[in-house]
Amino acid sequence: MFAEVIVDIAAAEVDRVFDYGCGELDIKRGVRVTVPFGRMTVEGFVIGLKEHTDVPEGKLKDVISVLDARPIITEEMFGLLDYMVARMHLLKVDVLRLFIPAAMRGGRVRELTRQYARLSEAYRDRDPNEFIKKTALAQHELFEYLLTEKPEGELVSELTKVVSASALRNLAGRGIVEITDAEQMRLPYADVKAGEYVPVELTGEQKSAVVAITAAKGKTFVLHGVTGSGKTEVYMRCIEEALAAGRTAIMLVPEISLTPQVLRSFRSRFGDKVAVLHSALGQGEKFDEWRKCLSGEAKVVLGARSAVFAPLENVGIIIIDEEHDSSYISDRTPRYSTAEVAEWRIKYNGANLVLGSATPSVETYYAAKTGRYELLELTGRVNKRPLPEIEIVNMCREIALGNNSIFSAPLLRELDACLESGNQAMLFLNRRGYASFVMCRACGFVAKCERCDVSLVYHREENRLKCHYCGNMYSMLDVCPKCGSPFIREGYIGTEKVVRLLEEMYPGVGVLRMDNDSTRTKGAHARILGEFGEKKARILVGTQMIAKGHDFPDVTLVGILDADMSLHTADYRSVERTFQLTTQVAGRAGRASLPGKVVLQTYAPKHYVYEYVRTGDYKGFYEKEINLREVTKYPPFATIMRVLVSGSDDAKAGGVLKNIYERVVALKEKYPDKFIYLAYMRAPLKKIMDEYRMQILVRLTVGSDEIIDAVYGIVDECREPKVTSYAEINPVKLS
DNA sequence: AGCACGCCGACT
DNA sequence: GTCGGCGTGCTC
Repeated sequence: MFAEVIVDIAAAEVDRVFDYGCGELDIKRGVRVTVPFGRMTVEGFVIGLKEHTDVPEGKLKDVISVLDARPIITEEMFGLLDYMVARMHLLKVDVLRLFIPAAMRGGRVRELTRQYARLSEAYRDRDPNEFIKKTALAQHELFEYLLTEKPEGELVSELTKVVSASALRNLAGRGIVEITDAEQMRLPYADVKAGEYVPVELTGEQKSAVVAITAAKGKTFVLHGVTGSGKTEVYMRCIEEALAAGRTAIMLVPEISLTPQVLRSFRSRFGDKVAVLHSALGQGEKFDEWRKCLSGEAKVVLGARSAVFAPLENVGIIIIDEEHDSSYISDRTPRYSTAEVAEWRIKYNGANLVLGSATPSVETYYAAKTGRYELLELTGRVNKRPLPEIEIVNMCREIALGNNSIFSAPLLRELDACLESGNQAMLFLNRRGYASFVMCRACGFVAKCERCDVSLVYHREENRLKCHYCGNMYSMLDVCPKCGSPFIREGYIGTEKVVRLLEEMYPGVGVLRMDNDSTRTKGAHARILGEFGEKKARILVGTQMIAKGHDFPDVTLVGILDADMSLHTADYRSVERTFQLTTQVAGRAGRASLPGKVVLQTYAPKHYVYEYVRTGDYKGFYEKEINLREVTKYPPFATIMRVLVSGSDDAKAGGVLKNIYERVVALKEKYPDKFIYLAYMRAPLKKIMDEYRMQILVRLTVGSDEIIDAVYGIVDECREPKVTSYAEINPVKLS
């Protein structure tokens, strides 16, 4: 027998099948093996077995060892592998790595075994006085404890906390107590206890959504409903139905910090059938949760993006909550879209996919409107609470009135009122740090990163300048390095400065900050949210992190300090992103019995997006946006392809770019009707980490798969050493 | 990705 | 004379 092996080395040159002899080893498709490779020994994935090989005798080597007792890649995942390699142009090894916990590679994680103690059968029903001396009180106590309290046995480490360790050693040595090794599963979120499950009555809309989803097979649904419309209840009923039919379920959330609150209700419904999978778990925890899926012990998986690869058999439903969220698209290699993977899996299993959102992405909603997906709407709010009132504040007018601070008069008025009445406020600003840049007033010099083409951000806590791309730190300037002037001006205000300003204005109310900087350490996320929830602070300042699904019943005011930030990014999704982000942030106001108020500050109050945000009119926004996309020929009416070329040698990278470009031009001449747009240019971020970046932008008519494949091929053929290049479809960000 | 082979510049 | 730079090529 010969094994077809993909070696665990992430390089295009070796991302192909290598044949190995099996020797006497029992090798199955889907296990990992170690193999000799060149002069080294590497791990590899067995993706097939065969009776015959074309590899000449002299070259062929044998598998050294088998790493898994049973296959860890299921037949379904092999199908998905082929699909992802073909459709997303990924390396096989990169896809295979997605399928297993990272720590399994290189044997960095293994089963946890613990010692258990229990009374031996032979002694269980006997009088302990027959074999334990009257004076050995600790031994009597231990015997009694195991007999009455722990008839099934107990962990040795737990047991020695309550009884004498030497007594245990004595009884174990005489065979009265048996000590056995047993595997112990590591359980993440052990402190998240199941709440009481109180069944609730579904509304008519919820009921028909559940019925439609449950009755379907291989279908994708868009569940559109505002915050509080009861989407979660629909998800849970659908999962219940899937389980009742003997199938399994995957539920994805956009943000890891949202898992505890969802897990609580999942555990109360589905008990220990739930597994959690996301990148923030410990290596051992992740390994154990993943194995629970593979073994069939877990039936429901809750997790972030990567959980879409959970090795469950017979998946009946996949749910992607907050479907529009950008975290569902992987932004580094291997680049994949979670929804695309989920769609493949539900087609394979004859299952269903639910894409839920209050603000579905324009492309998703279009697919629902045109019949490719099925649209389900939840129009009512379950608790009948009105949406918060949204006030649009014209910041240009504030400046004209002499107020050039970041807080408008209406916002301060509302903030005063909110704090006065004992409630809480959330302020949103999508810019971290203290000041976005520092600039010399005399000559206009702006401090920039040496390795990247971006200005440095001032962080006051560290009194340093930070590059947000490479993380490099620089000391703060006293004088301008160019002209020596001591007059340095600070640029746009960031979260750090907002906190300081608020602390000065409202001493003693408590201001918390939640952004990438303040949540770097493990558990910081939960700590900040916990403190705010306990009202230890009355104001929470944060970046988009605070926008996602955290409910605080006493928040009556939400301030959006600079709504335009996402509006000014130069890509076709900027308006859509602004609508989604501001709507989502606004939804944090007035969750419980208290009415909410939102103050949205903008320098473009006339922009149509804010009127739709104010009235909560998703459909109006969608109609406007979809017309724009159709006229301007952007997705879903076109496919965007971007080829990014980068390298430390500007000229060399430029040469590669030119080569690719010329061949794409030739392709365009051959298929002119497929191309809407083609151009090359430097990337908006010209340099990151000393690597010069340039790109080719292509827009193709829908259904140009063969052109996409051809461009992928061109990129591969134009590879040169020291220059990296890749192509991506409908990129999320174009920086 | 590694690791060796192989052909041109400054040193014990 | 040799040590060592990293360009090129191969791995079943």
